[in-house]
Amino acid sequence: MNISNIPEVIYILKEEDAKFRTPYVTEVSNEAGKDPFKVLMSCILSLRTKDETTREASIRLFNLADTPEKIIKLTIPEIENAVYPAGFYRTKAKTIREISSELVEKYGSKVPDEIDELLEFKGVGRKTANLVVTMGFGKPGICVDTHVHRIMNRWGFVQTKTPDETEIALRRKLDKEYWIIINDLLVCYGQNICKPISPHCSQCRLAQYCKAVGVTRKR
DNA sequence: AAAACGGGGGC
DNA sequence: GCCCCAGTTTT
Repeated sequence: MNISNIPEVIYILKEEDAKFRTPYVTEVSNEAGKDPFKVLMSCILSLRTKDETTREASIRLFNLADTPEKIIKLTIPEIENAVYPAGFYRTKAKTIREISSELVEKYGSKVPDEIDELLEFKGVGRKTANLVVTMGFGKPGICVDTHVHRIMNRWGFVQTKTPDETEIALRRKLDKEYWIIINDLLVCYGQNICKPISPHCSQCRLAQYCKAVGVTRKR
């Protein structure tokens, strides 16, 4: 077994992962019948924000309005109040409103299903665009957040400086069938085991193959 | 008390 | 490349 044997890694992590809850945006896409708009809004709310807080803010927002048409009828303060728990509430409320009105005006209230189109919205970067495409439309995409970026580099599976570089590298090195699942697994694994600081290497079943054990920063 | 958090925009 | 967003959780 080698860390570059992704199918084997996935198998190991899946057992590890069973005790963790499904990442929230994934869950939204499931329970919402993969409503791309809800996925997109949840992505915005999840920026730099932990799972549990994203959940609360999303519920509050969708309770008020769950389509772009309904959202543009709200005032900015109403949106801010709804998404307040997620933090960065002013930026996020503004982004949510701008994207919603652009969707209504230029896209017939339909969320685009292409990464390049999604990237044109202000507030949508590669991580969000990939997540909407995969979770909202079931199309292939690799969502590289800081967890995926960090973990892939600790393993030595890639050597990259930014999440965007990591995405490019993974597109080249990883078969499409693993694109979605790797993100899903690594988020849980990254939040609970392979944490940014003081990771729980002693609990990690991949430790014997990892290049960062004992090297990783502790405080 | 300080750093970090499922990024992304502006400069 | 660097700084900002902002309230809550971790260290």
